[in-house]
Amino acid sequence: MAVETGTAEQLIRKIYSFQRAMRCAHHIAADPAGPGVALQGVMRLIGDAGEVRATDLADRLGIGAAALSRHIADLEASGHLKRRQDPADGRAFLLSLTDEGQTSLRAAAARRAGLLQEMLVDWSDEDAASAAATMERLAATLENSLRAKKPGQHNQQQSIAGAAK
Amino acid sequence: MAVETGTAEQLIRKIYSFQRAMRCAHHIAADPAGPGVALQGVMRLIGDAGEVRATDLADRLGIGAAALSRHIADLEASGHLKRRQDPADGRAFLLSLTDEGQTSLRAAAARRAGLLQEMLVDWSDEDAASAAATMERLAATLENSLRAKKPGQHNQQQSIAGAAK
DNA sequence: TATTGTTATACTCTATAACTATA
DNA sequence: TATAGTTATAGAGTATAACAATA
Repeated sequence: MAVETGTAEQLIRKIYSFQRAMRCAHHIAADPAGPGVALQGVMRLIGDAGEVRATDLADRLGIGAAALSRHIADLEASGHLKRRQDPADGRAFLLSLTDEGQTSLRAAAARRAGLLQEMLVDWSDEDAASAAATMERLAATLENSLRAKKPGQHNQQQSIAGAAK
Repeated sequence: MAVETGTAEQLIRKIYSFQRAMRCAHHIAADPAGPGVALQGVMRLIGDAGEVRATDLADRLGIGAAALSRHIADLEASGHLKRRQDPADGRAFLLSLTDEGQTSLRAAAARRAGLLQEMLVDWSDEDAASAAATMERLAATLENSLRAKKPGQHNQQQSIAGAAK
């Protein structure tokens, strides 16, 4: 049976509350000297993928190629990222993390996990694992819906018109 | 029993994935003509609180008073928000939504809930309610931790704790 | 002196559009 | 012509700092 309107409304409200809390927590956890959230997000996805093309990366991040190009330039300049020509396509590059980038990424992940661990002092391990599963399922559901709505690559009108009910 | 490091690490990864998916979904759901996310967040909290002071609002939003001041000016100029002198404090204002603001807020909430409902077509109502509870619990845990870490400044916990239902 | 709110300025992140080089 | 990537410019959102008015 489908989700009721009231339940969906409640869920979206709680999501917004959670996101607000996350942003507040970020004030505490963020390292003013290190790379910002956007750059860390880029590094995280490259770390997951191993070696990716910029266009793929931009799609997964949900940002445009132009914005990503600046991030890549920054990360390359700071030594966190390296690129090489795609042997199969002279236009494209393959991106991967340098050793320094991997170290930085792991350190940031461990630091954030430690802070979260402290905050979840009253939680059981099962509760935390269950919350992670919920996040994963929600993310997968959203991604599937977005893919279904946006079949073409840079297809603008249909998806928007279809969504604007 | 505390949460293990690996579980916390997994949770934070899934949270980031979820937030990325939410941002991608926002591209589809956002109304380019209406107020942006920040303004909607301000309106949502005012709608919840009924009548609030700007400082309280900034605390709950996790932004500074300066940023909020601009948002308030925008929302007042667009007729979504009204303010009156706080009878108990000549420096402060009490903020509340206009009828137009309430209408706009409700319309935006209904629209987003409808989109979410469509996306959750394969979910049961119980699953969605459970996800909402998870979000709420996580948000509450983060807020509590932040209050504990930041005891100083103008942090009148009671008002926030009383409003966080 | 401390607090409320405002303005000025700068920074982060992203979008759009115009461009190049390759396919 | 279409795609990969870059650059330039603009916008949203927030922070910091200096300020005015009130407590």
